[in-house]
Amino acid sequence: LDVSTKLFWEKGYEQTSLQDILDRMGGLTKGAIYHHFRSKEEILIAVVERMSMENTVAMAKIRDDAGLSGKEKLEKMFSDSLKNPKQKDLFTVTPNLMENPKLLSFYLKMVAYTIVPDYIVPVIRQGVEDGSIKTEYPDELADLIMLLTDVWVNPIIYPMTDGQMANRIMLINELLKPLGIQLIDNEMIAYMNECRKVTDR
Amino acid sequence: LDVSTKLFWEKGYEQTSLQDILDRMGGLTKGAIYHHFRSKEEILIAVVERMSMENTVAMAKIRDDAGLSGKEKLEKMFSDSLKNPKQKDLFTVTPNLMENPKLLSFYLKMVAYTIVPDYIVPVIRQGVEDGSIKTEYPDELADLIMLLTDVWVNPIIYPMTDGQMANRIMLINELLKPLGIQLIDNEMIAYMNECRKVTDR
DNA sequence: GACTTAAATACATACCGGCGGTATGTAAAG
DNA sequence: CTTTACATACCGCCGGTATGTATTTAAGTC
Repeated sequence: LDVSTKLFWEKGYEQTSLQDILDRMGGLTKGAIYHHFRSKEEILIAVVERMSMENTVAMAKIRDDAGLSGKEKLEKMFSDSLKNPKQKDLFTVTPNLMENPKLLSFYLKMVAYTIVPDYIVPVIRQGVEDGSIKTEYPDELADLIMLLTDVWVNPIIYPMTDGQMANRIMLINELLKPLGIQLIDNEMIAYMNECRKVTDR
Repeated sequence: LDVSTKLFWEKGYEQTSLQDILDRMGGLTKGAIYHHFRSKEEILIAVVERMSMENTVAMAKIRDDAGLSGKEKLEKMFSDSLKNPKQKDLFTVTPNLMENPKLLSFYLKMVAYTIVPDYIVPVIRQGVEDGSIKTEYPDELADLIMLLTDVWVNPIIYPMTDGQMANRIMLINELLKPLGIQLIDNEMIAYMNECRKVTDR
């Protein structure tokens, strides 16, 4: 799984053959792979599952925190994900999901069909109940926020400079303000403005 | 291209072999294909290019209309795309882009790197200049609106009921209202509410 | 506890059809 | 005479399968 993870990110899923994986595993053969996995795709599933574990555990902890309002949970989820950029290793290689279609659609599906319903929807619903979030469309809002924060503002999916990213985040922040949500605090805003000055545009 | 378009949408790009295409072309052989295209991917490029032509021509016409404000152009672009759902044939087959990763990423790239800069950014910038749209982040707003209207509210990408789609559109409408943009008019709102009543959720 | 044995585990080997792609030939059109 | 529009034949590799074989584990017997 270590080897496959690296190769799938470096070369892309389609461009990685079983032989490529085997070559980095010191003498094993295809029989070994097919003993543990029923197909190449099943390797991908295992890889993605393992990668997302860390993240989902952290989100579950926030979701189940009894001391926070819905709004606060949402804000914490976002700022946490901003502060520790996913995986360390993954950023060192060239991770452009746009050129890795299979991984991209996998990620999008995970966001839409697992993360949103399991972690975001409950939080938004709580926010509507406790009055910290104002919307008529809680489920759709959950989906939209996830699309914006985990996809649109994701340099792995949309390559962009820090300045562009800061702009996007500021825009999201503005759009969500009328709903009572402020994804980034003032300290973060100051940092964002720094980013916009330093880089282009 | 007709045959390839159909197959790529029906079975997916990866699942369509050159032989599949040949089989529906009455006796031609692989030599014929490789005389006209240098690779399978080049067929896909031609297919997508041909498909998007109709759309881009219509958007260009709106963009270059001298009699409309930026806001009006944007609204017209969206309502037009809502009224004629892309292609007629494409909806009859099973078009789920999530299960068609290569086509999906192609589409996303086209939206982000062609449609947004060529058609949406100019319109938004005009809107900011003529005062019909209010934002500090015109380029990012262009990108975001396209993501929402062409990706998030797109049953080909995210399968959903009419009711869910109506909810999403209403939410977008609400979020954009503070910026001076009202993507759907009152007549459309009434129709949307009908949709939400008829279907689930 | 020591010994035997059966079953499950963890691979290796050999093989397959089909795939995208290439090199080359050839008839017809310009 | 050259270009176009194909057909034919062939290639290496890929994901996947069927089968064989050591090694480990579990159970049973004394």
